[in-house]
Amino acid sequence: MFIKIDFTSDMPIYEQIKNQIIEGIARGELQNGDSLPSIRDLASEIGVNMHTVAKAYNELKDMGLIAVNKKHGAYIAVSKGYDKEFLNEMMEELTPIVAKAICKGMNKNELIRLIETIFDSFGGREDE
Amino acid sequence: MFIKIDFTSDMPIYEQIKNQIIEGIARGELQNGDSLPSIRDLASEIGVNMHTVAKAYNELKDMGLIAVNKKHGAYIAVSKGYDKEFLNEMMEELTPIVAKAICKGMNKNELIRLIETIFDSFGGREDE
Amino acid sequence: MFIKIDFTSDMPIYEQIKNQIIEGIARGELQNGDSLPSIRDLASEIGVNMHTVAKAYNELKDMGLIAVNKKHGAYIAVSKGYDKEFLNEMMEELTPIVAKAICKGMNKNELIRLIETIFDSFGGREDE
Amino acid sequence: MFIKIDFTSDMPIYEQIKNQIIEGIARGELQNGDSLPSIRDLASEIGVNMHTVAKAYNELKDMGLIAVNKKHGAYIAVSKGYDKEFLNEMMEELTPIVAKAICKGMNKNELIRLIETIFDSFGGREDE
DNA sequence: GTGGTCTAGACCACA
DNA sequence: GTGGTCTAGACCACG
Repeated sequence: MFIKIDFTSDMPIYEQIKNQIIEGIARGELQNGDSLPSIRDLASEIGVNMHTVAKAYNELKDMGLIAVNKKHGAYIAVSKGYDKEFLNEMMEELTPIVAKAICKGMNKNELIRLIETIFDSFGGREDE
Repeated sequence: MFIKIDFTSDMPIYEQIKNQIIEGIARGELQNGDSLPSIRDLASEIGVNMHTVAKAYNELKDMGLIAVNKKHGAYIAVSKGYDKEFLNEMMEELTPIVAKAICKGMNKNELIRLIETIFDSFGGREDE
Repeated sequence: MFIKIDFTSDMPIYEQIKNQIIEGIARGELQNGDSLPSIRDLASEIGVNMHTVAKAYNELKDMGLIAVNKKHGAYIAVSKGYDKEFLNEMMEELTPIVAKAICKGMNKNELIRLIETIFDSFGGREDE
Repeated sequence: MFIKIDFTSDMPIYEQIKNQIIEGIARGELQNGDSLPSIRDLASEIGVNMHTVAKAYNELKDMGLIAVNKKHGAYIAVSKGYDKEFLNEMMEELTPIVAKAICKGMNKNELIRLIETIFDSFGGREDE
């Protein structure tokens, strides 16, 4: 699991870290129980401040994807299953993107095919 | 066309304005040629500063959704058709969201159904 | 000689009028002595305010390309020959454009070929 | 790298800043990785408001000439290579200037020599 | 310390 | 009356 920061990106660094770990989990590279590097190690490895990594880990914990304790450090602990709140959040994030696509003339099938392409790029693991 | 700002939101005000106009276009409420309120009018109506509205209008212009002239102010002028760059941008925005959904155990069909729900909420207009 | 205004352009209308007349002269469509429409007529023809046309005509007069008098209205009266001041003005306008081209990796031949293409699009009349 | 503002010029201040940085890059004085002064430093140095500098930096970012991050501020990051859209933009900017030159009796060789003079004033660096 | 966002004013060019 | 530019402040997120 490598984390690669694009310092020219507009996306905050802590969010790049967060997203790459999320994507690692989605891809199946990071499985429940796998441990993440310590905050200090990861920070020095990618050359950022410790509290930038800490912020990323914190949000991952809040999302229910990792757990942190003093003994084992941070490790993957995915609590699967989504509730209505999660769906609302997804809709809020997706709505402006879908609207933009519609404005630019994308039709439903094109959009779905795009989503499928992205979904399949994660290995298509659907837990069934 | 009402614009409603949530001043407690993390989303910048200018982006809320931008998104609501984009969604208005996607919904078909705003059609080519329809004029938007003047920067100052909209600003005073929703209780924000002129520059905040100006920034939103400017980005909409850059996206090719509105045009601006000094006589008539801003009006809808959608240049449809998306290029590869637009698709890349879409993928970059969608990838972390799809990854999050996968982590939470959402499968491909559920995700597609969610997208379809959002798409259809705009009226499902695919060509015009 | 038709004048066609793009109301969505960022270029001021009076400048569009000015440029199209300049280009008409460069193309040889407008020759010395040819008369231009009256300010009132041109304004109503293209649907703009009279003083917008007046401003365009005024600048053309200042450039030494047209003359205006009460008897004949406005007509083409090109005073050829450029002085050092004109060259300085040209350099000031061209410098940032050339710099931009260099930044984007355009080389000298490509730039010259572009200039030649534009020059030839005016008929390549060189008065010799 | 000095930036010198002419407060009496018709050219907006933010555009003067932008152009001088572009010309610095074209001249090779500003190379990839070189950092620019922070928005506030440059603003106070040349005696203008922060926002004015910010607007210049923003447009340079949009042009793909600089990158910005919160740790190190802005620095040169030129993405070379121009597309058709860039060429169209160049043509739109150059056409009225070439037309003006033709009206004043400048011939093709004179114009090309002028362009070459300007190009060479940047050091004639064509590839690197 | 950096840029990003926002406010409340002002003046100007364009139409 | 419209947007465009500019100023002089302020607060916030990121690092």
